[in-house]
Amino acid sequence: MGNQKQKWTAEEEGALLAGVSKHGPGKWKNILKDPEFAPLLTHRSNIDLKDKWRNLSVSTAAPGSKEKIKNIKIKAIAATPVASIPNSAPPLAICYNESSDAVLDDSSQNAAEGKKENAPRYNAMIFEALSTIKDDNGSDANAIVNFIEQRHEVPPNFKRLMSSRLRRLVAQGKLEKVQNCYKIKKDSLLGAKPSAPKQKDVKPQQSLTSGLVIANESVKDAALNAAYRVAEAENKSYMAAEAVKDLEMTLKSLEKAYSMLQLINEINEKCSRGEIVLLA
DNA sequence: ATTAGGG
DNA sequence: CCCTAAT
Repeated sequence: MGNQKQKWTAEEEGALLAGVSKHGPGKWKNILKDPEFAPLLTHRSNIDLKDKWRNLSVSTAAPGSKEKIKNIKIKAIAATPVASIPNSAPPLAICYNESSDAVLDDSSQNAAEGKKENAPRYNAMIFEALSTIKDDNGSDANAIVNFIEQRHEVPPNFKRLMSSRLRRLVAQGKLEKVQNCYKIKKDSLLGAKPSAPKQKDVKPQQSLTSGLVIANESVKDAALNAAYRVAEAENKSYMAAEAVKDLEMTLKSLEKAYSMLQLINEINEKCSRGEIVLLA
């Protein structure tokens, strides 16, 4: 069974992030010793942590150092009636730049010389906040922002940066959003391989998953949320610079929500006809 | 023994 | 990820 493809899992990444926020960057040995993270990072060396942190730093805080004009087809959104999202199925050609995961970090608000952290700091802060608060229901964005504000120095547009970051983490499956609250995603299904939940198999079976209802709610919520954000984006479209990054995510959300809707409709249809389906 | 940086 | 220099 070949190498475990020493690929970094979400759990490991989360542990690293949390560890860095607790011990500080560069204290790899401490993080590795910390009983909180040790179990998750058993197969990682201090050097591995360092390397991973470096990788995260560049991919999260340096999309294109050369101000590559981000040209998103805003027209696509502006021309798409919000009402068309829930029911009909217009071609909905979503297209955006090749910018994979542009995040737009600050990287220039270090007035305090006490901390020398620089990079994926925000993600780390989020994990720190969530793991410290430990609320079963999770914490809403405001609570998270509050927690971080009283513990770190933050820029004025921090709240906005945070909501963006939170959405992204949710999209990546690193966080889980219940209602308006965020939790650290447990997600330990069969060793947590990201390749597992990729294919949805709709096959006849004797068991009916109650997850269908949940899925339906999630999709509905996602669709409404996306729709809302589109409307919001339209109103704020004149704030191009600020809105661009949100539009990117809105587009992704739309794409996802839309495809999920299609799936749900398909399933719902079959269910209505008496067929029993199982979501794998 | 640990860390930072280049390969 | 591995290797190497520097602390």
